[in-house]
Amino acid sequence: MNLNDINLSQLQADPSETVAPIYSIGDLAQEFGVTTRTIRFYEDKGLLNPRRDGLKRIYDQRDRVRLRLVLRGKRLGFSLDEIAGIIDMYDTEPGELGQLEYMLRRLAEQRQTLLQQKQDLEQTLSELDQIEAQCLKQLASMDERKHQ
Amino acid sequence: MNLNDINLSQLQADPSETVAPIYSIGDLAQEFGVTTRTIRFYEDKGLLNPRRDGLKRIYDQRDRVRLRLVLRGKRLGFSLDEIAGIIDMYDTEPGELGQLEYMLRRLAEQRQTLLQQKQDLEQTLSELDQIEAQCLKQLASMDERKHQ
DNA sequence: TTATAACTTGACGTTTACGTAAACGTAATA
DNA sequence: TATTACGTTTACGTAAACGTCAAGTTATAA
Repeated sequence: MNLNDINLSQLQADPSETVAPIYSIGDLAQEFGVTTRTIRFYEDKGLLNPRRDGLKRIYDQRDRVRLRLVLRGKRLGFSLDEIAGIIDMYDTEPGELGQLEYMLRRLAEQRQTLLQQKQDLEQTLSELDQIEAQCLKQLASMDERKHQ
Repeated sequence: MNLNDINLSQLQADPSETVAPIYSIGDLAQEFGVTTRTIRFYEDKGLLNPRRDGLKRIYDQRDRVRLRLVLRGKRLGFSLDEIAGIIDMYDTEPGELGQLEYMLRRLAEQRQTLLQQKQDLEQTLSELDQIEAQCLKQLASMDERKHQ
């Protein structure tokens, strides 16, 4: 089932080398709770680039990390295009000076977005606290009347 | 232009009462940087409920706050449906006990989502820091070579 | 050998969140 | 009075992010 098992059952030339874990599309889908359609879609969008065994997609550790990044980006509400841009920063080796400066600008922008989100988040959390407090107060007063 | 101005220019019966500020759809659109189309769309979705002067929509302070909440929800990546659910909690007067318990459950769920987001956020921020450090290091080494 | 499970590539369908255009009403201004 | 600005409804268009068949391949289990 798991491609990893197949790999392990094959004879290794050098037993000192640990087998690099690999995954089928179904493995990843199950692990991350998404459909295979979703994973293929991400590939279409250039977010994933698994190698192939014939037609079959083979995912390694790096692909797995990328998928994790994509899903984290989604939880933060970013579009796949934005996520692509962010992931780009993770593994671009910036050679020239222009590239470097460009990346630093983008990093700053991204940070700004995230800090804004953090502020929104904390405000919302504190409002939830207030609402909850109201609810509990209400509950308490109902309880009181019951015991009268 | 601003409906508020019109209101102010009208004679007040009781000058001790401050005029409740009201806004046209254009006012809000400009203030929050969205199109009027967007605001009408939010109304279609039940997120806003301005009163009318004939056909024209009249927004008061409460509508304005709601719009602010909607936009904050969007920045956090929630769908309009989710946002509707959240805003519901803000202004529902929970009468019965069942309602209260239901709300407390929903509050807990919402908090969980937000806390997960917060974790994602902080992880991403710290990774951005690492990437930036790499960039700066790279920049420094380039600078060094220049000065050799 | 047949059936089952897991994979593949299309390709069309669906929902969300608006954009855009048409066609019209109203009110202040030149 | 004509223009301009701002508003209205109705309705079709669209990009994003998949869901959902269909139709075929490959490998293992019965």
